[in-house]
Amino acid sequence: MAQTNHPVRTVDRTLEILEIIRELDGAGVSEIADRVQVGKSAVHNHLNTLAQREYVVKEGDEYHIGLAFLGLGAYARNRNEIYDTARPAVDKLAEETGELVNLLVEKQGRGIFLYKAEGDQAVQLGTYAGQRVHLHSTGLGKAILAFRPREEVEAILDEHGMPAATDKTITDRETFFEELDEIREQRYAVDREEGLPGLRCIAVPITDGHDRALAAISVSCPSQRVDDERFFEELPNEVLSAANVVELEHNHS
Amino acid sequence: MAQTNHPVRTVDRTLEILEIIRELDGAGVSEIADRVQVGKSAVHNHLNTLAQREYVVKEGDEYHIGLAFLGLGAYARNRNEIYDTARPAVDKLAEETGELVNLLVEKQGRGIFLYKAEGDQAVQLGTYAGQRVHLHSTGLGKAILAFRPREEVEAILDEHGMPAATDKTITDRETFFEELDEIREQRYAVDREEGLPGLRCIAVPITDGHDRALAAISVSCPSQRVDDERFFEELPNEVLSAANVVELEHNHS
DNA sequence: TATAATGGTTCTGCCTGGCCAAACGGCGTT
DNA sequence: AACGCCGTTTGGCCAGGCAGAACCATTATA
Repeated sequence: MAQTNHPVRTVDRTLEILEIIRELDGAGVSEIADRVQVGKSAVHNHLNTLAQREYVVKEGDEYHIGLAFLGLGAYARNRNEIYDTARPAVDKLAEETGELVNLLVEKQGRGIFLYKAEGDQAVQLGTYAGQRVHLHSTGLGKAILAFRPREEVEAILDEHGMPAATDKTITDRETFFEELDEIREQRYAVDREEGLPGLRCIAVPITDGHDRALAAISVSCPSQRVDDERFFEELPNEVLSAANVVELEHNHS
Repeated sequence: MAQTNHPVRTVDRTLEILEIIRELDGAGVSEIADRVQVGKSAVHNHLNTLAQREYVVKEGDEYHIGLAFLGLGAYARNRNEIYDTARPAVDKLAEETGELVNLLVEKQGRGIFLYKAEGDQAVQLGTYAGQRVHLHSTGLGKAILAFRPREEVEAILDEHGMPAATDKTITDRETFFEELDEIREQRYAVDREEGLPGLRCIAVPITDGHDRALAAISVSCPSQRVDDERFFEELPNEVLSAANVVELEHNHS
């Protein structure tokens, strides 16, 4: 997307305010005004306008994100048909493995978590639905990129770069493409603490009828608790078969 | 909430635009401009500003709600601690009954659906997470209001009125309070096609330690398919015990 | 093909309305 | 009782949002 020529600054400000409120987990007028670099009265007016429609709510002396966004958010998620078909499979996989299972889609060259399910031993990460991540530094992202044409992948890397998330993140382009080749061959990706230290995961793409990835699902587990045999021998098959179910269902209906 | 004195019109316009896009399930600039009563260029600027941050996305020649809202929406939902504790119970209830199960909270005198789960025979309604409804015309709302002080209920009815949703909706205030008395006694509410024609439901409040309702869960089923015995004799107990589990867990942690 | 119609994008200048600063009022603290 | 901190209100200035028209791109019609 090229630069906007005439951005509506007021809208930008509103969005910034909302993001700040979420970051701070609730905030007061002055606090927000400081960060946004606009006067208190302006912030106050924004908040009141949003509050009118319950996009924010005032609780005591601080403002919070309102449930009105749930309508838009849930709607946006449901527009990805993959969500509906994948959800049961993700839940099931979480229950069976006992671990953390995630569903990710690619939008504008970045990954967005659509859904997660936690098994009873699942690690508690800070991941949340709607979170955006780089594709190259997660198993999920690699699984998706492996099933995209090379030029598309190049374009994405050009745009977003390959910043290191941990010291194991692949930051060299050639190495990365070799990795993708391997993923394509075995049809699943392994994330060896490339996204978060101490966390490994197995990710499998969900493709359309033409071997193009639409999304990916993964199982994440702490390197310590899960030994290599379970991780490298058993998990891949479980994730693969879950993804397979989703693919079949998705490409039929 | 009193009227805002200095609403930020630009923000209002943005919100209107977003709501229109959702309503129309995707829309073009001209289409939106018509409805919002502003020029095409203004709408265009708004959309571009939103697109910059992926709050909207352009797909072909129409704009759609973007996944950036999922972050805010999911966050807003998770701020209600009841969501986390109730979700498993709602899922389980849906599976056991095979019907549609909903979770509703009260905000500013109206009901907001937080979550739904569908059993394998569940009716397909247009309800979605984030949807706002009147409290007096749904079983869920009645269940909540029954466990609120009378003056609070009066205030809510004053503010929002008692519009009829179907010909069975209770629109008389005295009758309504009698209904609430009965609900309080049996601890569950029955919705006899008061919210939607042909749809009945059993709703049970989730209360805090002081008998004040925080939320409610319900099972909805078509009047035809489910006979009176199952509906009046069996369902209430199933919903009651599910709600009970949630209450216990919620009031402990 | 030509031509028209439709819808998205760009541009310009007017004037609204969003913002700042300052003042006010409510609360809690010293 | 005076101070300090915050949210809210007010007034006035001028940035910036909007309308309108011109400009493209694409599809429909003949």
